[in-house]
Amino acid sequence: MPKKRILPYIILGIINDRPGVTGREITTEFNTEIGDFWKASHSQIYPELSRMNADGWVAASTSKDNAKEKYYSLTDEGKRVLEEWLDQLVDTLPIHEDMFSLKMYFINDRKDKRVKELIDQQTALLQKQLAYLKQRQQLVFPNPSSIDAHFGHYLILSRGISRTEGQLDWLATIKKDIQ
Amino acid sequence: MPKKRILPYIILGIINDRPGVTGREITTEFNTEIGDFWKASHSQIYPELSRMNADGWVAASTSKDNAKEKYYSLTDEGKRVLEEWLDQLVDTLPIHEDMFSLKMYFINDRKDKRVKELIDQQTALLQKQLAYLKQRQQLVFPNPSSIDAHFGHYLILSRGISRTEGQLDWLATIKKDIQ
DNA sequence: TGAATCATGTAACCGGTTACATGATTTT
DNA sequence: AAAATCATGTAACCGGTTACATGATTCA
Repeated sequence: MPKKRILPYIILGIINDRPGVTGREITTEFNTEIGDFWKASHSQIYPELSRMNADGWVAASTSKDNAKEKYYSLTDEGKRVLEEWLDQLVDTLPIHEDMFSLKMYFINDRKDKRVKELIDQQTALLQKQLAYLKQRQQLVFPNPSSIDAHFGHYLILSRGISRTEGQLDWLATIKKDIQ
Repeated sequence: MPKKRILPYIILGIINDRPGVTGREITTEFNTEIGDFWKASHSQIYPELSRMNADGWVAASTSKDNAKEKYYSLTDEGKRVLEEWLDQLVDTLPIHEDMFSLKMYFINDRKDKRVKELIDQQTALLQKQLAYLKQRQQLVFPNPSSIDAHFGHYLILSRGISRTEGQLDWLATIKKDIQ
């Protein structure tokens, strides 16, 4: 049994939210909104769109304004497949492929100066990340009605903020312990 | 520039901690200790060990007791390479490839019943994970001296517990909001 | 009109997974 | 002696990345 593919479902979800998107716009979505929890490059997306088109999940149209652009929308079948995917419960937790943990794991001595270095660096990275996420929250969800329009997106963004704050708190507490 | 390989450094770290380990023992390490933040299967590890041996990072020896087993230790060069890797600061945060976020992201309606379903399922998974991590903490670090012997491992384990608790807290608060 | 970037596509490569395979050792 | 599992290895496949490539559109 081959490994379960996720990418096509993400693309279905994006097209569902923004009918008429182009492949390029889908690509940029992976560098902004979805980029926090999934990555995909254009060289992966274009062939995937072709495949989904061939499978009848999406329909492509063109315009006279721009010869190269293709505008994608979901077919009924595509909508069905997306809903079917969303209906399936998530039954496993992800692993955290994370360099900080990995390196820290192999440092045995409490007084190794790299313990402090790793903590400081990680703190700086997370502070930057936190500022970015908060700025995004203000930008994308300036008022209650924008929250209601994309509630799930709002949830996972606030979750990201909460998680980042939690990690910063943890780093702050252990920083006291190691001195 | 090809993507940076991590696996060989993890293997170096494992062998450094437990000189004389076999490939099989390294494999099991990925299912227990390191399994929380990195995965590797034996069919990846054995060729990697051969390569590292050919590169002079590790030395293999055999015993009369068991014809097939190979016991690995670090060469001076291997130790140097490991230290060099540990010295390099971590300058990027990982992304969280996570099905919960992904599906939630595409659910726009606050009242969609899948919001609650996803939250409940995620809560159950995290509770199980938390119990497992706490049990591991008790098992691996029963006393202060065991902490001092593997301080980094202790840190990332307690970080995992803190993160899991944080996520459970977050789930509990938003569960109130959606009703 | 030249430069930048928009927009899509292909090809080579690589890390990792699953499946296949084999013999040694230990347990029943 | 048979069964289980220990221990190592190989091969096929696949998802994803980087690099290569090309033409259209927009901007200066």
